[in-house]
Amino acid sequence: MNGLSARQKRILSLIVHEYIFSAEAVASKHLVEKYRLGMSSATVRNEMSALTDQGYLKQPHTSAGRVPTEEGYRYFVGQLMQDTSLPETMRATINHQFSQMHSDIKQWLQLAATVLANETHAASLITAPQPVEARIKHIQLIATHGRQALAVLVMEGGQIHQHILTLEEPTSQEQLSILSNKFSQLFAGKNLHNLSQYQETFTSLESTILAWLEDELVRSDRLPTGEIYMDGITNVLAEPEFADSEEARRALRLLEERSMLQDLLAQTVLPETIGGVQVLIGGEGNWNDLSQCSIILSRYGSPGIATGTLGVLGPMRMSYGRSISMVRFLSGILSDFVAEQW
Amino acid sequence: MNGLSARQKRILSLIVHEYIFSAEAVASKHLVEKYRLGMSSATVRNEMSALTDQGYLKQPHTSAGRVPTEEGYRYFVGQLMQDTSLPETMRATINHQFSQMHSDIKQWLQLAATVLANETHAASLITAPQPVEARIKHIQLIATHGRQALAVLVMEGGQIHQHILTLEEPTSQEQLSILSNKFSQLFAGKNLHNLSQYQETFTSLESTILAWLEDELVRSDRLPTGEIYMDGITNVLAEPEFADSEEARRALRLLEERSMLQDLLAQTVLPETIGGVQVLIGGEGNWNDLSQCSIILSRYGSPGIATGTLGVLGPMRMSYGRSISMVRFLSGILSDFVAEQW
DNA sequence: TTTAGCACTCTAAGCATGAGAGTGCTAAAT
DNA sequence: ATTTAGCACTCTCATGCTTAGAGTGCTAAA
Repeated sequence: MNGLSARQKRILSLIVHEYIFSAEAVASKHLVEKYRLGMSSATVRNEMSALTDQGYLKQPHTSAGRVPTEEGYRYFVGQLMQDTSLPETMRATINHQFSQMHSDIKQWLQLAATVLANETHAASLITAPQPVEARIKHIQLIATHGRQALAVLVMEGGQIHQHILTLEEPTSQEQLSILSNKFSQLFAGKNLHNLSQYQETFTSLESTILAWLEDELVRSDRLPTGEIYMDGITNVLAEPEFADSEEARRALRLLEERSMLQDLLAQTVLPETIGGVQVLIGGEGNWNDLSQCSIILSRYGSPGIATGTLGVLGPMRMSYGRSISMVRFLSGILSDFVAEQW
Repeated sequence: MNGLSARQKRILSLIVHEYIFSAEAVASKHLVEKYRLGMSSATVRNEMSALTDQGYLKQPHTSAGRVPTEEGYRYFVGQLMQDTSLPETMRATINHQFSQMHSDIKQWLQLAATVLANETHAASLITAPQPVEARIKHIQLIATHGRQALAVLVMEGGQIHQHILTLEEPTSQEQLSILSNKFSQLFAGKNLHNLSQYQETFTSLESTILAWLEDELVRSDRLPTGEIYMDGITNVLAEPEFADSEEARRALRLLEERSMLQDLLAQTVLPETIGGVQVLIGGEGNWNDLSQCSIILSRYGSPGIATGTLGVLGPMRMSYGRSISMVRFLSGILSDFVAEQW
């Protein structure tokens, strides 16, 4: 039952804001006074109670104020937050900084990392743009059992990707072989990023395969193998939720363990649109170490040519509006750079 | 009065070891039992008392064991520590890791950072080798007042270095001008690292200038402008002295603030010998943020061609023997790489 | 010179206490 | 049917007290 009343939305939003601001559980009375809500604290308390029942708020202990849950943050980010764009003066300042730079990708990435970290008060992370070089050499489909088929994708570089597909209906090996040939001829040597442009002319069986193909290609060029630029690690340490350095350690491990980072970037289905920003709140159940953190990610670059990822890592109690616009803005700047210089 | 008796040295050494191992103040009784010293705890207490008077030990509070002071660590590193070399198997393992690598400097540096961090359980830091390109364009000496003269060094790139020299005797501007010309002609276009090879033929006045020149040149190519490779930041967070993340933050700031790092590398007079290892204990009075840390540094590369710096940052309670040999060993590996590949 | 023995000091942990913060609930007010 | 005032209830946090234990420093004997 997701029907939050307008007032509940307002209160949830204020609580998120206030908690992000103060890092302390927010009390009904405090809210009424600070924001001059035209109602009594008891009313607010009732609403808070409802929001707690719905899983958007929680209490650290019985006699404390409320704190947003992960769900609360998600609702806030997804439904309540208005898309704050950066003030023009800030855009100008940042653009100016980049314009005063040599056209050296390393320097741009470093500057971007620094700006991102400073403006979001979080840790920033940028992977250098990776040229997309994966070209398809051959595609082979093998019937295995019932509606299952093994799809093998051989790349020109020799890498192999394979995947079990579940087809809509049982299909014979002959049919699959024909399909294999068709796909191989169609895509051999291609380095495709928007395979879906062919979509319409395909049967649904073909589309299934196509979807997988696309997935693999996107995935393969998402793994960062090159340099990673970071800044603002100490920003994270300054946050009260990381006063215990053990907690901080868990969060920062992401930035040091490449395998973990690869995992994250690989499993995170980033929207293909360059510039699309993705928000991961509280590890999303998959990453225990990140249970206190949020991550905001975006790809940048030119699709099919070279792309990289940039993002920030901060406490869950992070200023989402600002961080998201910042990530989006810098993603744009770096994309422009790649488009021009590549 | 630095005359420590052999027994005092032994005890100091054991205390340092034990404290590094346990991170807890070490008690006289504990020492006697664990190391089967053939004496009573009272005797050890007396010696400890003496060592405390001399400034090598301190007590966190009246009824606690002893902990080494910064002086204590220095004495240990300088006088007591035997130069532990790495076990042959470890050298082999590490060499093997590098040998399996492409001859790509970036990958080597990254690997070196990782190995260094893992083996020392501290944060590692490596600056990419910087080609030494500073060439002298012009040298000008200007008499100012009494025995003072202002020396200005103009580099081909346009950078200017200046310094007030104190000469052994008052010298007229004419003489200085003559000298200026001589030096300018002698060194113009040169990119000198071992100016002292000319030493013998010079007067002492000239030598003074020469010494400064050398200093500037060495200093100028010590500033890291290129990439910096790090690893093991979370190792530092695992140490109990950094359980309070504020303390950790102070330490790690060094790794993020380039200006601070430049400061450190510039002010630290590194021995010219490549491979020489320098140990900074507790910030040495100059860096407050590092008051809980120690740093072990070494330059690597080919003098006059390209050099970089590598080091580890850890708690003062760090395993010096191991860290120093590790730094020295990796310094050697990277130096060999630079010598071969440059 | 070393050591046994003991008094002394300081920390860390446990426990009780009280103030304060904030809620939940009930009954009255709108 | 909401909203609100009022109050009881709960939980935390800070404070102070007490005790056990660790480790030293000192003294006097070996």
